[in-house]
Amino acid sequence: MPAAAPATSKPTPERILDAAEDLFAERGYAATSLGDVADRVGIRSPSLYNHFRNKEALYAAVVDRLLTAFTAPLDELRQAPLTAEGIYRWLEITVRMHHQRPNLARLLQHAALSGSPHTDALVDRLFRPMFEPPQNSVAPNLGPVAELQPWAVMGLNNLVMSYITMAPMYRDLLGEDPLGPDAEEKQVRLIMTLAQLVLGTGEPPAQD
Amino acid sequence: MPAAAPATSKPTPERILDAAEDLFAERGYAATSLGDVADRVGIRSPSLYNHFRNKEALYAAVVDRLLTAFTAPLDELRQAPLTAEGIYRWLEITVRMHHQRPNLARLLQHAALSGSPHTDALVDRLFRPMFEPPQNSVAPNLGPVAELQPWAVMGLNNLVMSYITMAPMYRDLLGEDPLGPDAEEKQVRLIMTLAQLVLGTGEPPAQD
DNA sequence: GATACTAACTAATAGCTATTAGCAATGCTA
DNA sequence: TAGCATTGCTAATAGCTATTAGTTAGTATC
Repeated sequence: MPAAAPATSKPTPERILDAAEDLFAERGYAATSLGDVADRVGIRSPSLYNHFRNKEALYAAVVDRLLTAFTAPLDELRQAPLTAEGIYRWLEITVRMHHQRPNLARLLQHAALSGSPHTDALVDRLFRPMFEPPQNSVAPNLGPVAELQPWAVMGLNNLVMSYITMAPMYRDLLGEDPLGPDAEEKQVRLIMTLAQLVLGTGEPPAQD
Repeated sequence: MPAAAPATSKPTPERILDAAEDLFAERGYAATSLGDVADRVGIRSPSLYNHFRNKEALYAAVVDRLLTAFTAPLDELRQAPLTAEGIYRWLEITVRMHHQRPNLARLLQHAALSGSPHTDALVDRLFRPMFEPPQNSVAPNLGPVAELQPWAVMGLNNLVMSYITMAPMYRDLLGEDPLGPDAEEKQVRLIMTLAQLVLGTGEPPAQD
Protein backbone atom coordinates (compact mmCIF):
# COMPACT_ATOMS: atom_id res chain seq x y z
CA MET A 1 0.00 0.00 0.00
CA PRO A 2 2.46 2.68 -1.10
CA ALA A 3 2.10 6.10 -2.64
CA ALA A 4 -0.27 6.97 0.16
CA ALA A 5 0.49 10.66 -0.06
CA PRO A 6 -1.55 12.13 2.81
CA ALA A 7 -2.39 15.05 0.51
CA THR A 8 -2.56 17.17 3.65
CA SER A 9 1.18 17.56 4.10
CA LYS A 10 4.42 18.50 2.34
CA PRO A 11 5.98 16.28 -0.34
CA THR A 12 8.13 13.46 0.98
CA PRO A 13 11.57 14.81 -0.01
CA GLU A 14 10.89 17.98 1.90
CA ARG A 15 9.71 16.08 4.94
CA ILE A 16 12.89 13.99 4.77
CA LEU A 17 14.99 17.15 4.60
CA ASP A 18 13.17 18.60 7.59
CA ALA A 19 13.73 15.52 9.71
CA ALA A 20 17.33 15.09 8.59
CA GLU A 21 18.14 18.74 9.23
CA ASP A 22 16.93 18.50 12.82
CA LEU A 23 18.79 15.28 13.48
CA PHE A 24 22.05 16.25 11.78
CA ALA A 25 21.95 19.55 13.67
CA GLU A 26 21.37 17.84 16.97
CA ARG A 27 23.69 14.85 16.69
CA GLY A 28 26.13 15.61 13.89
CA TYR A 29 26.74 13.64 10.72
CA ALA A 30 28.30 10.47 12.14
CA ALA A 31 25.92 10.05 15.08
CA THR A 32 22.77 10.45 12.98
CA SER A 33 21.31 7.21 11.66
CA LEU A 34 19.14 6.95 8.61
CA GLY A 35 16.82 4.74 10.61
CA ASP A 36 16.07 7.62 12.94
CA VAL A 37 15.50 9.95 10.01
CA ALA A 38 13.10 7.48 8.45
CA ASP A 39 11.29 6.93 11.75
CA ARG A 40 10.68 10.64 12.06
CA VAL A 41 9.30 10.84 8.53
CA GLY A 42 7.15 7.78 9.08
CA ILE A 43 8.72 5.49 6.47
CA ARG A 44 11.32 2.70 6.42
CA SER A 45 14.95 3.59 5.93
CA PRO A 46 15.44 1.94 2.51
CA SER A 47 12.70 4.18 1.15
CA LEU A 48 14.98 7.15 1.71
CA TYR A 49 17.02 5.92 -1.24
CA ASN A 50 14.14 6.68 -3.55
CA HIS A 51 14.80 10.36 -2.90
CA PHE A 52 18.50 10.67 -2.03
CA ARG A 53 21.45 8.74 -3.40
CA ASN A 54 22.91 7.98 0.02
CA LYS A 55 23.51 9.46 3.46
CA GLU A 56 26.13 11.90 2.26
CA ALA A 57 23.90 13.23 -0.52
CA LEU A 58 21.13 13.76 2.00
CA TYR A 59 23.51 15.69 4.21
CA ALA A 60 24.70 17.74 1.26
CA ALA A 61 21.12 18.64 0.43
CA VAL A 62 20.46 19.71 3.99
CA VAL A 63 23.56 21.90 3.98
CA ASP A 64 22.71 23.42 0.64
CA ARG A 65 19.16 24.29 1.64
CA LEU A 66 20.38 26.00 4.80
CA LEU A 67 23.13 27.91 3.03
CA THR A 68 20.89 29.33 0.34
CA ALA A 69 18.39 30.40 2.97
CA PHE A 70 21.09 32.28 4.84
CA THR A 71 23.16 33.82 2.11
CA ALA A 72 20.24 35.28 0.17
CA PRO A 73 19.43 38.29 2.38
CA LEU A 74 23.10 38.95 3.04
CA ASP A 75 24.17 38.98 -0.60
CA GLU A 76 21.69 41.78 -1.10
CA LEU A 77 23.32 43.84 1.62
CA ARG A 78 26.75 43.20 0.14
CA GLN A 79 25.83 45.02 -3.06
CA ALA A 80 25.64 48.46 -1.47
CA PRO A 81 28.83 50.23 -0.34
CA LEU A 82 29.80 49.24 3.18
CA THR A 83 28.79 51.75 5.82
CA ALA A 84 28.67 51.48 9.58
CA GLU A 85 24.90 51.43 9.38
CA GLY A 86 25.17 48.60 6.85
CA ILE A 87 27.18 46.59 9.35
CA TYR A 88 24.52 47.08 12.01
CA ARG A 89 21.80 45.99 9.60
CA TRP A 90 23.84 42.95 8.62
CA LEU A 91 24.38 42.04 12.26
CA GLU A 92 20.73 42.35 13.21
CA ILE A 93 19.57 40.32 10.23
CA THR A 94 22.12 37.64 11.00
CA VAL A 95 21.07 37.39 14.64
CA ARG A 96 17.41 37.14 13.75
CA MET A 97 18.03 34.52 11.06
CA HIS A 98 19.97 32.35 13.45
CA HIS A 99 17.11 32.53 15.91
CA GLN A 100 14.58 31.56 13.28
CA ARG A 101 16.67 28.74 11.82
CA PRO A 102 18.97 27.61 14.60
CA ASN A 103 20.05 24.49 12.75
CA LEU A 104 22.74 26.12 10.63
CA ALA A 105 24.68 27.24 13.68
CA ARG A 106 24.43 23.77 15.17
CA LEU A 107 25.51 22.11 11.94
CA LEU A 108 28.44 24.47 11.61
CA GLN A 109 29.51 23.77 15.15
CA HIS A 110 29.42 20.02 14.58
CA ALA A 111 31.42 20.44 11.40
CA ALA A 112 34.03 22.58 13.15
CA LEU A 113 34.40 20.06 15.97
CA SER A 114 34.36 16.77 14.13
CA GLY A 115 34.68 17.59 10.49
CA SER A 116 31.90 16.53 8.16
CA PRO A 117 31.52 16.14 4.43
CA HIS A 118 31.17 19.43 2.54
CA THR A 119 32.69 21.58 5.27
CA ASP A 120 34.43 23.56 2.54
CA ALA A 121 31.08 24.66 1.19
CA LEU A 122 30.08 25.95 4.59
CA VAL A 123 33.27 27.95 4.99
CA ASP A 124 33.38 29.26 1.44
CA ARG A 125 29.78 30.36 1.14
CA LEU A 126 29.20 31.65 4.65
CA PHE A 127 32.46 32.77 6.20
CA ARG A 128 34.87 33.66 3.43
CA PRO A 129 32.86 36.64 2.15
CA MET A 130 33.13 38.24 5.58
CA PHE A 131 36.91 38.18 5.43
CA GLU A 132 37.43 39.47 1.95
CA PRO A 133 37.47 43.25 1.65
CA PRO A 134 34.22 44.37 0.02
CA GLN A 135 34.45 45.68 -3.53
CA ASN A 136 33.32 49.19 -2.65
CA SER A 137 34.06 49.96 0.97
CA VAL A 138 34.09 53.11 3.05
CA ALA A 139 36.72 51.57 5.36
CA PRO A 140 34.77 51.67 8.62
CA ASN A 141 36.71 52.73 11.68
CA LEU A 142 37.03 49.70 13.90
CA GLY A 143 37.90 51.65 17.03
CA PRO A 144 40.01 50.02 19.74
CA VAL A 145 40.35 46.66 17.99
CA ALA A 146 42.18 48.08 15.00
CA GLU A 147 44.80 45.47 14.19
CA LEU A 148 42.58 42.69 15.50
CA GLN A 149 40.08 43.15 12.67
CA PRO A 150 39.78 39.55 11.40
CA TRP A 151 39.71 38.31 14.95
CA ALA A 152 36.86 40.70 15.71
CA VAL A 153 34.88 39.36 12.76
CA MET A 154 35.40 35.84 14.03
CA GLY A 155 34.46 36.94 17.53
CA LEU A 156 31.20 38.57 16.59
CA ASN A 157 30.21 35.61 14.48
CA ASN A 158 31.04 33.16 17.22
CA LEU A 159 29.13 35.22 19.72
CA VAL A 160 25.96 35.07 17.65
CA MET A 161 26.21 31.39 16.84
CA SER A 162 27.41 30.10 20.18
CA TYR A 163 24.37 31.71 21.72
CA ILE A 164 22.30 29.27 19.69
CA THR A 165 24.46 26.22 20.13
CA MET A 166 25.03 26.66 23.86
CA ALA A 167 21.51 27.78 24.74
CA PRO A 168 20.32 24.44 26.17
CA MET A 169 23.08 24.54 28.78
CA TYR A 170 21.96 27.89 30.12
CA ARG A 171 18.23 27.22 30.20
CA ASP A 172 18.25 26.58 33.96
CA LEU A 173 20.68 29.36 34.78
CA LEU A 174 18.94 32.24 33.05
CA GLY A 175 15.41 32.70 34.25
CA GLU A 176 14.13 32.37 30.69
CA ASP A 177 14.17 30.13 27.64
CA PRO A 178 17.15 31.43 25.66
CA LEU A 179 15.52 30.48 22.38
CA GLY A 180 12.15 32.11 22.99
CA PRO A 181 11.01 35.29 21.20
CA ASP A 182 11.73 37.62 24.13
CA ALA A 183 15.25 36.32 24.27
CA GLU A 184 15.71 37.13 20.60
CA GLU A 185 15.05 40.80 21.31
CA LYS A 186 17.39 40.72 24.28
CA GLN A 187 20.16 39.16 22.25
CA VAL A 188 19.72 41.63 19.42
CA ARG A 189 20.06 44.48 21.90
CA LEU A 190 23.14 42.89 23.53
CA ILE A 191 24.87 42.33 20.21
CA MET A 192 24.04 45.79 18.95
CA THR A 193 25.32 47.34 22.16
CA LEU A 194 28.51 45.36 21.91
CA ALA A 195 28.98 46.25 18.28
CA GLN A 196 28.45 49.89 19.07
CA LEU A 197 31.14 49.68 21.72
CA VAL A 198 33.54 47.90 19.39
CA LEU A 199 32.94 49.95 16.28
CA GLY A 200 33.14 53.21 18.19
CA THR A 201 30.28 55.48 19.16
CA GLY A 202 29.18 55.72 15.51
CA GLU A 203 25.61 55.32 14.31
CA PRO A 204 23.06 53.94 16.76
CA PRO A 205 21.26 50.79 15.65
CA ALA A 206 18.24 51.42 13.44
CA GLN A 207 14.91 51.16 15.23
CA ASP A 208 12.25 49.10 13.48
CA MET B 1 52.73 -11.72 26.63
CA PRO B 2 50.77 -9.18 28.64
CA ALA B 3 51.67 -6.68 31.33
CA ALA B 4 54.36 -5.34 29.03
CA ALA B 5 54.39 -1.96 30.71
CA PRO B 6 56.84 0.03 28.58
CA ALA B 7 58.17 1.55 31.80
CA THR B 8 59.01 4.62 29.74
CA SER B 9 55.50 6.03 29.68
CA LYS B 10 52.50 6.95 31.80
CA PRO B 11 50.35 4.28 33.50
CA THR B 12 47.69 2.75 31.31
CA PRO B 13 44.59 4.32 32.89
CA GLU B 14 46.04 7.74 32.31
CA ARG B 15 46.91 6.94 28.72
CA ILE B 16 43.35 5.70 28.22
CA LEU B 17 41.98 8.92 29.68
CA ASP B 18 44.22 10.98 27.40
CA ALA B 19 43.08 9.14 24.29
CA ALA B 20 39.43 9.12 25.31
CA GLU B 21 39.49 12.82 26.16
CA ASP B 22 40.78 13.71 22.71
CA LEU B 23 38.28 11.49 20.95
CA PHE B 24 35.24 12.44 23.03
CA ALA B 25 36.16 16.09 22.55
CA GLU B 26 36.49 15.70 18.82
CA ARG B 27 33.54 13.43 18.02
CA GLY B 28 31.23 13.58 21.03
CA TYR B 29 30.03 10.72 23.20
CA ALA B 30 27.90 8.78 20.74
CA ALA B 31 30.25 9.00 17.76
CA THR B 32 33.30 7.87 19.71
CA SER B 33 33.95 4.13 19.62
CA LEU B 34 35.88 2.26 22.25
CA GLY B 35 37.73 0.53 19.46
CA ASP B 36 39.22 3.84 18.38
CA VAL B 37 40.16 4.69 21.94
CA ALA B 38 41.89 1.33 22.34
CA ASP B 39 43.69 1.70 19.00
CA ARG B 40 45.10 5.02 20.11
CA VAL B 41 46.32 3.56 23.39
CA GLY B 42 47.77 0.54 21.62
CA ILE B 43 45.63 -2.17 23.24
CA ARG B 44 42.45 -4.10 22.30
CA SER B 45 39.11 -2.70 23.23
CA PRO B 46 38.10 -5.38 25.78
CA SER B 47 41.19 -4.50 27.80
CA LEU B 48 39.66 -1.13 28.51
CA TYR B 49 37.24 -2.90 30.84
CA ASN B 50 40.11 -3.76 33.15
CA HIS B 51 40.32 -0.05 34.00
CA PHE B 52 36.82 1.37 33.48
CA ARG B 53 33.46 -0.24 34.12
CA ASN B 54 32.02 0.71 30.73
CA LYS B 55 31.91 3.49 28.18
CA GLU B 56 29.86 5.79 30.33
CA ALA B 57 32.20 5.42 33.30
CA LEU B 58 35.14 6.25 31.07
CA TYR B 59 33.36 9.35 29.86
CA ALA B 60 32.52 10.32 33.45
CA ALA B 61 36.18 10.00 34.39
CA VAL B 62 37.21 12.20 31.46
CA VAL B 63 34.68 14.84 32.45
CA ASP B 64 35.70 14.72 36.09
CA ARG B 65 39.40 15.09 35.35
CA LEU B 66 38.74 18.10 33.14
CA LEU B 67 36.42 19.76 35.62
CA THR B 68 38.80 19.46 38.55
CA ALA B 69 41.60 20.89 36.43
CA PHE B 70 39.47 23.89 35.54
CA THR B 71 37.68 24.67 38.77
CA ALA B 72 40.78 24.56 40.99
CA PRO B 73 42.36 27.92 40.07
CA LEU B 74 38.98 29.60 39.90
CA ASP B 75 37.78 28.47 43.32
CA GLU B 76 40.81 30.22 44.74
CA LEU B 77 39.80 33.47 43.10
CA ARG B 78 36.27 33.12 44.40
CA GLN B 79 37.44 33.28 48.01
CA ALA B 80 38.49 36.92 47.86
CA PRO B 81 35.82 39.64 47.65
CA LEU B 82 34.83 40.32 44.07
CA THR B 83 36.50 43.36 42.56
CA ALA B 84 36.71 44.56 38.98
CA GLU B 85 40.36 43.57 38.92
CA GLY B 86 39.35 40.15 40.19
CA ILE B 87 37.03 39.75 37.23
CA TYR B 88 39.83 40.62 34.83
CA ARG B 89 42.14 38.08 36.48
CA TRP B 90 39.42 35.46 36.32
CA LEU B 91 38.85 36.18 32.65
CA GLU B 92 42.51 36.00 31.71
CA ILE B 93 43.04 32.77 33.62
CA THR B 94 39.98 31.25 31.97
CA VAL B 95 41.10 32.20 28.49
CA ARG B 96 44.58 30.80 29.04
CA MET B 97 43.26 27.57 30.52
CA HIS B 98 40.98 26.99 27.58
CA HIS B 99 43.93 27.46 25.25
CA GLN B 100 46.06 24.99 27.17
CA ARG B 101 43.32 22.37 27.54
CA PRO B 102 40.91 22.98 24.66
CA ASN B 103 39.08 19.72 25.21
CA LEU B 104 36.75 20.96 27.92
CA ALA B 105 35.24 23.57 25.62
CA ARG B 106 34.77 20.97 22.90
CA LEU B 107 33.20 18.49 25.29
CA LEU B 108 30.86 21.14 26.63
CA GLN B 109 29.82 22.10 23.15
CA HIS B 110 29.03 18.53 22.21
CA ALA B 111 27.05 18.13 25.41
CA ALA B 112 25.07 21.29 24.72
CA LEU B 113 24.27 20.19 21.19
CA SER B 114 23.48 16.52 21.61
CA GLY B 115 23.19 15.94 25.30
CA SER B 116 25.55 13.48 26.91
CA PRO B 117 25.67 11.62 30.19
CA HIS B 118 26.66 13.78 33.18
CA THR B 119 25.80 17.08 31.57
CA ASP B 120 24.43 18.18 34.94
CA ALA B 121 27.89 17.89 36.44
CA LEU B 122 29.28 20.13 33.75
CA VAL B 123 26.66 22.79 34.30
CA ASP B 124 26.68 22.63 38.09
CA ARG B 125 30.42 22.68 38.63
CA LEU B 126 31.42 25.05 35.84
CA PHE B 127 28.58 27.40 35.01
CA ARG B 128 26.31 27.67 38.01
CA PRO B 129 28.89 29.39 40.24
CA MET B 130 29.15 32.21 37.71
CA PHE B 131 25.45 32.94 38.01
CA GLU B 132 25.10 32.87 41.76
CA PRO B 133 25.93 36.15 43.49
CA PRO B 134 29.28 35.74 45.27
CA GLN B 135 29.14 35.57 49.07
CA ASN B 136 31.06 38.79 49.56
CA SER B 137 30.70 41.05 46.58
CA VAL B 138 31.49 44.67 45.92
CA ALA B 139 28.71 44.82 43.33
CA PRO B 140 30.77 45.72 40.26
CA ASN B 141 29.27 48.27 37.95
CA LEU B 142 28.37 46.50 34.74
CA GLY B 143 28.11 49.65 32.64
CA PRO B 144 25.81 49.72 29.61
CA VAL B 145 24.61 46.12 29.96
CA ALA B 146 23.00 46.63 33.33
CA GLU B 147 19.82 44.59 33.15
CA LEU B 148 21.41 42.13 30.74
CA GLN B 149 23.82 40.87 33.37
CA PRO B 150 23.24 37.09 33.16
CA TRP B 151 23.20 37.35 29.40
CA ALA B 152 26.53 39.12 29.48
CA VAL B 153 28.03 36.35 31.59
CA MET B 154 26.76 33.80 29.10
CA GLY B 155 28.10 35.91 26.24
CA LEU B 156 31.61 36.29 27.59
CA ASN B 157 31.78 32.60 28.35
CA ASN B 158 30.55 31.63 24.93
CA LEU B 159 32.99 34.03 23.32
CA VAL B 160 35.94 32.39 25.02
CA MET B 161 34.83 28.85 24.37
CA SER B 162 33.53 29.23 20.85
CA TYR B 163 36.92 30.61 19.92
CA ILE B 164 38.30 27.17 20.75
CA THR B 165 35.53 25.09 19.27
CA MET B 166 35.25 27.05 16.03
CA ALA B 167 38.96 27.58 15.48
CA PRO B 168 39.42 24.87 12.82
CA MET B 169 36.89 26.59 10.60
CA TYR B 170 38.80 29.86 10.60
CA ARG B 171 42.28 28.43 10.09
CA ASP B 172 42.29 29.29 6.40
CA LEU B 173 40.60 32.66 6.81
CA LEU B 174 42.85 34.18 9.43
CA GLY B 175 46.47 34.30 8.36
CA GLU B 176 47.46 32.31 11.43
CA ASP B 177 46.79 29.15 13.39
CA PRO B 178 44.06 30.22 15.84
CA LEU B 179 45.30 27.74 18.44
CA GLY B 180 48.99 28.68 18.33
CA PRO B 181 50.72 30.57 21.16
CA ASP B 182 50.68 33.95 19.39
CA ALA B 183 46.96 33.63 18.94
CA GLU B 184 46.52 33.05 22.65
CA GLU B 185 48.02 36.46 23.37
CA LYS B 186 45.88 38.05 20.73
CA GLN B 187 42.73 36.51 22.14
CA VAL B 188 43.59 37.52 25.67
CA ARG B 189 44.02 41.09 24.48
CA LEU B 190 40.75 41.01 22.54
CA ILE B 191 38.77 39.62 25.45
CA MET B 192 40.33 42.03 27.91
CA THR B 193 39.58 44.95 25.62
CA LEU B 194 36.01 43.82 25.25
CA ALA B 195 35.60 43.30 28.96
CA GLN B 196 36.99 46.75 29.61
CA LEU B 197 34.44 48.19 27.21
CA VAL B 198 31.59 46.24 28.78
CA LEU B 199 32.52 46.73 32.42
CA GLY B 200 33.18 50.42 31.95
CA THR B 201 36.54 52.15 31.75
CA GLY B 202 37.50 50.72 35.18
CA GLU B 203 40.82 49.09 35.95
CA PRO B 204 43.12 48.20 33.06
CA PRO B 205 44.10 44.54 32.81
CA ALA B 206 47.04 43.61 35.01
CA GLN B 207 50.32 43.21 33.16
CA ASP B 208 52.30 40.08 34.06
C1' DG C 1 -7.68 -1.40 -20.57
C1' DA C 2 -2.49 -2.27 -20.99
C1' DT C 3 1.83 -0.07 -19.67
C1' DA C 4 5.28 2.50 -17.37
C1' DC C 5 6.63 5.10 -13.31
C1' DT C 6 6.76 6.28 -8.54
C1' DA C 7 7.48 5.23 -3.99
C1' DA C 8 6.58 2.42 -0.58
C1' DC C 9 7.68 -2.30 1.42
C1' DT C 10 10.44 -6.78 3.22
C1' DA C 11 14.59 -9.54 3.27
C1' DA C 12 19.31 -9.79 3.29
C1' DT C 13 24.32 -8.24 3.17
C1' DA C 14 28.74 -6.99 5.48
C1' DG C 15 30.64 -4.36 8.90
C1' DC C 16 30.74 -2.06 13.15
C1' DT C 17 29.10 -1.42 18.30
C1' DA C 18 29.58 -2.33 23.37
C1' DT C 19 30.07 -5.87 26.28
C1' DT C 20 31.05 -10.61 28.40
C1' DA C 21 33.59 -14.93 29.24
C1' DG C 22 37.58 -17.38 29.57
C1' DC C 23 42.55 -17.79 29.19
C1' DA C 24 47.57 -16.62 29.84
C1' DA C 25 51.46 -14.20 31.27
C1' DT C 26 53.54 -11.11 34.47
C1' DG C 27 54.91 -9.13 39.04
C1' DC C 28 54.17 -8.75 44.04
C1' DT C 29 53.74 -11.04 48.43
C1' DA C 30 53.77 -14.69 51.75
C1' DT D 1 58.49 -21.41 45.77
C1' DA D 2 53.40 -21.05 45.87
C1' DG D 3 49.63 -18.06 45.34
C1' DC D 4 47.23 -14.10 43.90
C1' DA D 5 45.90 -9.94 41.71
C1' DT D 6 46.69 -7.31 37.54
C1' DT D 7 46.25 -6.69 32.87
C1' DG D 8 46.67 -8.09 28.62
C1' DC D 9 44.70 -11.33 24.96
C1' DT D 10 41.12 -14.00 21.71
C1' DA D 11 36.47 -15.57 20.80
C1' DA D 12 31.82 -14.76 20.89
C1' DT D 13 27.25 -12.30 21.83
C1' DA D 14 23.33 -9.37 20.34
C1' DG D 15 22.19 -5.28 18.27
C1' DC D 16 22.73 -1.57 15.20
C1' DT D 17 24.72 0.62 10.63
C1' DA D 18 24.31 1.86 5.62
C1' DT D 19 23.20 -0.12 1.60
C1' DT D 20 21.31 -3.36 -2.15
C1' DA D 21 17.92 -6.41 -4.41
C1' DG D 22 13.57 -7.67 -5.45
C1' DT D 23 8.58 -7.00 -4.84
C1' DT D 24 4.06 -4.66 -4.82
C1' DA D 25 0.54 -1.33 -4.87
C1' DG D 26 -1.18 2.59 -6.51
C1' DT D 27 -1.15 6.73 -10.38
C1' DA D 28 -0.75 8.64 -14.76
C1' DT D 29 -0.38 7.92 -19.83
C1' DC D 30 -1.24 5.95 -24.16
